[in-house]
Amino acid sequence: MQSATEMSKCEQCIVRKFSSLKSLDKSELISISECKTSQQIEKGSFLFEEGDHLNGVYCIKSGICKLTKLASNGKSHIVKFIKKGDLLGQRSIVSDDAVGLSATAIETMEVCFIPKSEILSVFKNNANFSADIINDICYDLKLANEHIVQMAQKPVKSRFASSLLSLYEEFGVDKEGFLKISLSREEFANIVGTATESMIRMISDFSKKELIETEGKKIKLLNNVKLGLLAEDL
Amino acid sequence: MQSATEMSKCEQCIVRKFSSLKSLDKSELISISECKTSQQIEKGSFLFEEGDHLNGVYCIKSGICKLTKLASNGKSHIVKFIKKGDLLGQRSIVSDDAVGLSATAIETMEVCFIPKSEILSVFKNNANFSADIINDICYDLKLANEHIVQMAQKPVKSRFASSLLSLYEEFGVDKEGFLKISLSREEFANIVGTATESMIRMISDFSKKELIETEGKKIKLLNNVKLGLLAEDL
DNA sequence: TAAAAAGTATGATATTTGTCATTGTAAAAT
DNA sequence: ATTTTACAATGACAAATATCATACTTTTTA
Repeated sequence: MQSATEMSKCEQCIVRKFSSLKSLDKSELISISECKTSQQIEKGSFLFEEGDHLNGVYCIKSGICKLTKLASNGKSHIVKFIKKGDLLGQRSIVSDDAVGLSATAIETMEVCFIPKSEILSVFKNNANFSADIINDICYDLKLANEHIVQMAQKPVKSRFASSLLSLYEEFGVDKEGFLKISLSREEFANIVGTATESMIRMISDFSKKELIETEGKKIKLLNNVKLGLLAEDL
Repeated sequence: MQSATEMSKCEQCIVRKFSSLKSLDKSELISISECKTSQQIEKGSFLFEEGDHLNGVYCIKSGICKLTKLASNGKSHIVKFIKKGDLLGQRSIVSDDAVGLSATAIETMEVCFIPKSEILSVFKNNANFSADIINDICYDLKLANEHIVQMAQKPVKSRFASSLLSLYEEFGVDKEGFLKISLSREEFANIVGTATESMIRMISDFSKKELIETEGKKIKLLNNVKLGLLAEDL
């Protein structure tokens, strides 16, 4: 539970600016404020795991997590990243099914949890909110379909180039121009769907070709145009 | 427009039994009946194409279509099949964005088109309907995520075995045990994400190993257990 | 019904990608 | 401070998959 001062903060919360929660009115926000709980998730720990039953929706106030799925052969795949301003677990509003993905913090996160009962009553009374939720999920589905095609039809090099550009778009760069999100070679391999060794070689190769520059785990994109061409596999 | 006798048929229509439309009440169905239009789509022609703006939802009364996406390198990928009882174009209810996929009939289809305005008013007044729509889309998203992981992490053989089993589940078999849906080698290649020649070789190989039996385009699964193991890439 | 077109099959070969073994290197724990 | 432990790099090789050329079949079209 929250203190009274904290409770009132939903109205100003960053998450509202980006997510479907922008469609909520004052009274809806207040009732959500009163039943939400906050928690901090340390880097490396799970927000939830594949097979868990969620009973509400998470709002991400800060930090980043990866959504992963375990393949039957034991390999883990990174499907998507979730960051500040995103909602997570929308399906639990209308379904009691287990979640299909695990959410692991790759930077310490602050999240709020809004119980299903609360969000469901808003959902039923506010058609704009439900329309926004649908629109978000449809957009995710559209991206997922593009993702499928990319995985199925493009070689590993293209997929890596494309991932780099997406991370650039989604997370931006620091003062020195390095991607703000920093991942291990294994994590990159798990985004692209290749062996870790292949990813290591590809990173060396991209560096030699001056497409990127590395400093430990940090990566700077040097030629977005060429990376774009590579991503399209022309 | 429809004749009066045809108009009344929404209530008994097959699509209602399977889709989100099951949540509609009598008066909602009647008003939909009054504004829907029917059309027949010949095998091989488009219901819509990538980039089109839909202005409503399609109900599939009969036939099958494939949803495809063109990759930037010119290859086309089959993302999903749509059959009797399915809805298509749900996103257009809440968004004016262009569709991301093309829908091509692979068996002549009978479809009804319900204009956006009509379905939107139902959507706003019937929370069960909107919940059902969300649930459907979330389920599609879940499948799409599994699909991504499969494409990224599994070899072509596994993907093919898995596709065969999915088609078996989704469409069933005829009296002689052949899959009811029949596709060209190229189409199979475009499901799995491989070259047509590779698909042809793989089909020969699966036949030799008595996993399947072919007769022209028709395919019969002979050993679902082994196919399942292959699909899991163990 | 002949000719054209589309679909299927197969070999030879090149390219891509994965696996296994080994070494180096940086980070974390004691 | 040093010993583990995780991560990164590289070589050698094997396996998977794509490409190109060609031939054969079936279906469509004229």
